[in-house]
Amino acid sequence: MNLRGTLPTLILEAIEREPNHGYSIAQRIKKRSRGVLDFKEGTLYPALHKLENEGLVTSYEGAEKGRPRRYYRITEAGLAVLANDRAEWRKVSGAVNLILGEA
Amino acid sequence: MNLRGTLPTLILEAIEREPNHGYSIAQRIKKRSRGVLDFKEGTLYPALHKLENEGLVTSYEGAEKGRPRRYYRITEAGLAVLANDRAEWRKVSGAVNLILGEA
DNA sequence: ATCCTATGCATAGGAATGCGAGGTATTCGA
DNA sequence: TCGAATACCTCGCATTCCTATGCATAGGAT
Repeated sequence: MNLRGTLPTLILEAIEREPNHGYSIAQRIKKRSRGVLDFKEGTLYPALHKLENEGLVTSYEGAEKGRPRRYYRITEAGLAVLANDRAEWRKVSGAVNLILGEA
Repeated sequence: MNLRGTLPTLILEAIEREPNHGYSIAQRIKKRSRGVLDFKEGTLYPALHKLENEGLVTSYEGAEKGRPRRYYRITEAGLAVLANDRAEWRKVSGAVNLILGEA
């Protein structure tokens, strides 16, 4: 199960400190959420393309050994959006908690 | 702003103790979330109809003074789904918090 | 050697969710 | 008397996500 709308934020968080490539970003989200969050490839790649299109990330071809990978790096604009998204998440999830009980 | 997917749960919560009608349910969600959550009518009414269709709520015409209102009452099945949804919300929002920082 | 699994990227089709805009009608206070 | 709040409804659109599918490489098991 996934929370709709949180994926872009989770992607930005995954490359906040250093660039990473799609497949690894998905693994990271799954592991860090202890298996709860599990976005599929058909969701992840379009989301990455959209973020790039919006200028929140840039990408480059990782010429590593053999298999080609596309690495994504967060931009200044992306960092700003991430900060904003974090605040937004706290606000909205807090609001749901107000109603569903348990703070 | 709203969290996609949480509306059915919030509706069920709003009629957990006593029946209520659509317009009032929307007001209640907005007030209890301190204005953060604000689902529109074009979202709310179809959601109510869907819940009824699924047997999670039943409805009846409130023959109150003048204006006709449709009241919704939660069913046994609805109560079970609500309990499940609450647990699901805690699990998934907790997972997002694990990643976005702050527990 | 061959095959399965994991890695790695991508697109297409469809379902679900929510919003805005539009429509109808009543009630109540300024 | 007239506008705002109440109260219900539907349609079209955008966004988000999933499933399925396709392609290709690498590494381990048989």
